Amino acid sequence: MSKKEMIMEAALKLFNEFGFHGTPTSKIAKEAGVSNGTLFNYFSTKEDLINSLYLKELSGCKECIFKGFSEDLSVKEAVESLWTNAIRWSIKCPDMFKFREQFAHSPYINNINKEKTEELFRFAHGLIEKGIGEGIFKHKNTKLICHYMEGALIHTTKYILENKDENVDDLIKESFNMLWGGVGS
Amino acid sequence: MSKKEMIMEAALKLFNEFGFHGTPTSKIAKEAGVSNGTLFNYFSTKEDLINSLYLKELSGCKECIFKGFSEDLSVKEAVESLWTNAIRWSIKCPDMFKFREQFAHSPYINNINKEKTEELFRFAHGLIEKGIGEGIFKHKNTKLICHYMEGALIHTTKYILENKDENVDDLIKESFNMLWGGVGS
Amino acid sequence: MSKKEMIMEAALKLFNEFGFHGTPTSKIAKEAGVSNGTLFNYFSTKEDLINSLYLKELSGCKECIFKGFSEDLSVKEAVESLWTNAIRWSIKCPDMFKFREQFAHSPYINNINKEKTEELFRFAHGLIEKGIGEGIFKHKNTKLICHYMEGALIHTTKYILENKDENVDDLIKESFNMLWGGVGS
Amino acid sequence: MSKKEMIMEAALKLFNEFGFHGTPTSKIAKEAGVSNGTLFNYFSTKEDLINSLYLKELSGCKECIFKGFSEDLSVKEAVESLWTNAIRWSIKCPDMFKFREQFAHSPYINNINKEKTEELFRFAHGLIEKGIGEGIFKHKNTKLICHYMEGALIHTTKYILENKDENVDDLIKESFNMLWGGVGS
DNA sequence: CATGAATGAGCATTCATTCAT
DNA sequence: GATGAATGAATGCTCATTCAT
Repeated sequence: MSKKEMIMEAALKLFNEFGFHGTPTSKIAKEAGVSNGTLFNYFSTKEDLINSLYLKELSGCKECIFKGFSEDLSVKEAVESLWTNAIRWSIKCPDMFKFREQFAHSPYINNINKEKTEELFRFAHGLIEKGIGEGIFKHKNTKLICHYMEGALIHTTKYILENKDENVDDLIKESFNMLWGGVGS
Repeated sequence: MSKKEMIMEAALKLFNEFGFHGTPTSKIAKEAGVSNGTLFNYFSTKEDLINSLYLKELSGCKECIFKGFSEDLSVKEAVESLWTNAIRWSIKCPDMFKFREQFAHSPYINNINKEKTEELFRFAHGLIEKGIGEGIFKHKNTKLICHYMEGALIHTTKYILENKDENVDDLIKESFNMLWGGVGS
Repeated sequence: MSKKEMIMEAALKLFNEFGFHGTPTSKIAKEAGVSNGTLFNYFSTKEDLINSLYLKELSGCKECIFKGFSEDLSVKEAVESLWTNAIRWSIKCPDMFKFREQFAHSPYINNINKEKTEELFRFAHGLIEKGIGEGIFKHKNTKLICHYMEGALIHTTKYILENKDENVDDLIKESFNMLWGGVGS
Repeated sequence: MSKKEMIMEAALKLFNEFGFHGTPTSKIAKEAGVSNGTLFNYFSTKEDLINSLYLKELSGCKECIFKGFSEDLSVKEAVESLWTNAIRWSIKCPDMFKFREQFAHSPYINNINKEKTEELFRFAHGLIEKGIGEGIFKHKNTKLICHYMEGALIHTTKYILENKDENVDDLIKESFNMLWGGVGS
């Protein structure tokens, strides 16, 4: 593993454990087994490191979320695919999920990253508008549906992550039914 | 307003604007119009101040949420009351809502406060178990329903806070329908 | 002596001995007998400290240089007064003289300070122009005379500072004669 | 141009623009188009590089200053030659002039270089003593004359460098007259 | 109680220098 | 010789906290 990857891995672990503010760059370097200065050869600032982690997370997440997606899917199938893939990705990369939660509520998130995050949101938005057009949604407020869905998704994911002993497939299925029963028809 | 209240008010404002880490105690004191040392006469540490703010927020929130609640309400009525009151409270105290979001994702939250937060959760938990007992829920995983509901509630609230020009009553009604359509019957 | 003065005194001494770059703020604080943080209570940055020292120097210098000056003096008398006072001041405050030499050749000198320094220069400039108008100067290039005079003054001062055992009054007199013999008539 | 020369050229440029402290060796290497490590193949330390630049400057300067000098010249002619050649050299190599100003006021100047610089000073000293012996100087303090002259020379040069649009020959002539009018007879 | 000057541990970042390739 | 990644000591500055008045 390259030094850069070792630094990012160490940072991810420590940020999740102690928070951004509670993790000095010196500790990250030590955990990664490199010198303090080396960290700054790869990331110009601590903020740069944090944002790089986020971008890495985002690209991995997107790749996973759109897996198996096709224009041929019905809206319901597409939403279910989105819901399922998102949860599966978080189970695969729980550290990244936790990291993102911290990142999203930190001052480090900047406009560039907000914009990149919006892309995912816009995708969901488009799906729902399509569904509304087809008359398969009970409600018409696209944005409200999006936010409702996002919240439900994140907290459902948290629950599943904390209860991995339960049958994950069932939980995903069950939670999607809760969603669809409320918004779809 | 007492000095203590002035400090808490200033802290709430600044924490929401600049974050916990971005707000030195010196700035809080200045904003509150008291000396640097005075802050520490009322709060032993910065962490103590943050936790005190949270406890204040929690008690106000609980008071609001349980308003009009009675054992005589049906489960559906009780859940709707919970949902509606929670959103109404956030609209009344948006600073507190924002503060709690930051707090919940920070390292400041400690076990004592987690426990106190759980009380609210346990109340919802009890309600849902009662509903499951009555057979009015489609699903049986109480905790999953709780988490799903919590996420949906928080993000719905965020949406409403950012779109106050829309009809709040309608949004609350609509979002509750989404919830109930998915979980209830 | 106030803490602020103690810091400035220590800084002056160390800057002269080790240079700006060779003098960490921590050493200044230690030499002044205060904590590292205290230095930054009085000076927002190291640069601020350096500039404050310069401004202090400048005001002391000006006060000294204009002592005994009057509009009634002839140009020759005025220039001699300037020359003599400037050297006398440097003898009284040799640390400040040395400090200014370093400061003037450092990147710390900024436009504000350059402007303030110019005031002295403008005064000399005005004197010389007056003299040229009276026809008592051999040469007519005011600015050239100013620069020539400034250089001669500074280096003469350096020599006198390094040879305090010689008769200072004589050296001042002699050097002024060199100047006047060359430029005046 | 050899790598060593490229490094020295880059260093000269950057030192003049950003100062010694404001110019990391990495930037010098980049500007010179060589790798970071290569710089240290030619100069053991940054200080070594700075001193090497100075020595190069000094040898070029000396060569220029003694051009046309002969034992047959009268003292006045010799001093004028010195004065004129020194200014002409600075006009030809303004970067070197600027560099030397910074160098002379920095902690990098060491005893070896001070000694080498003294050679020039001793030459002037000898000339003036000869003149005093011949009775052609108004004053007898050789060292005072030397310092006075040095300061006048440097600052006159600065003026000329900043005002190249004026007639350089005239400025040199005029400034020498100021000098000689004051010290000679 | 109120003050605010003083403290000093702590941290992000820089940069001259080394050395394995 | 040339390279440039790696090093880690060094430093300016911050800020929660203390305490004498």
